[in-house]
Amino acid sequence: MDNGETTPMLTVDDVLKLNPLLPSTSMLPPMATDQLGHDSHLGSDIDWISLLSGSFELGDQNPSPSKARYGENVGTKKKKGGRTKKATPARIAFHTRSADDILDDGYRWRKYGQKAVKNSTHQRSYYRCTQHTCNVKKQIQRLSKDSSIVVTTYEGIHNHPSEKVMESLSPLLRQLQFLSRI
DNA sequence: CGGTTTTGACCCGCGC
DNA sequence: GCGCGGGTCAAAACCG
Repeated sequence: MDNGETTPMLTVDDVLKLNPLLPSTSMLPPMATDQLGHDSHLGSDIDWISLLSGSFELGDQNPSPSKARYGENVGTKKKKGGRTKKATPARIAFHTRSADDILDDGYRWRKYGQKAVKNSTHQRSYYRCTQHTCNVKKQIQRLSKDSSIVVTTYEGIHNHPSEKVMESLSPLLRQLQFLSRI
């Protein structure tokens, strides 16, 4: 919450440029775009996006297999006395206006937790990408004041395309392969 | 029957 | 050192 920090504001286009694996606005759920009457310049349901932190490093997610438990934590974290940067993965927050908590962003998510946060009447849900090779996480919570607003925070970058993207892209890819053979 | 959600317990960092 | 707040685990329930 707060957000009083110096978080640079980005447009959707900026974020997409940074992260080509994110779903483009064109594949946002039509339902969401429909029920969003007002005219955001993109016509999507995204109110704003903010880059919370981040070193965008593709393909460098925590290689931690399944053995990474809490104590050992992710990546490299040993001492804290110094200025260990903690290698914070990229974090992006979306404010969306939707009646549905989960917006279909093309990826499949598995819920792994839910917690009540202080100063909020609603709970926060924690999701993880179902792809084993990809440990992108996201958390979702509604604003306590305006429960029609859903805050979705992505952490990390997918190291694989979503099934939906591939599905819509496969005809194109096939054609590309065919043409390249000529 | 396999994958997902639910839910309480557990763990960890941080402030006091 | 302790307690609180927040993030995660994991087992059982749930669902197609």
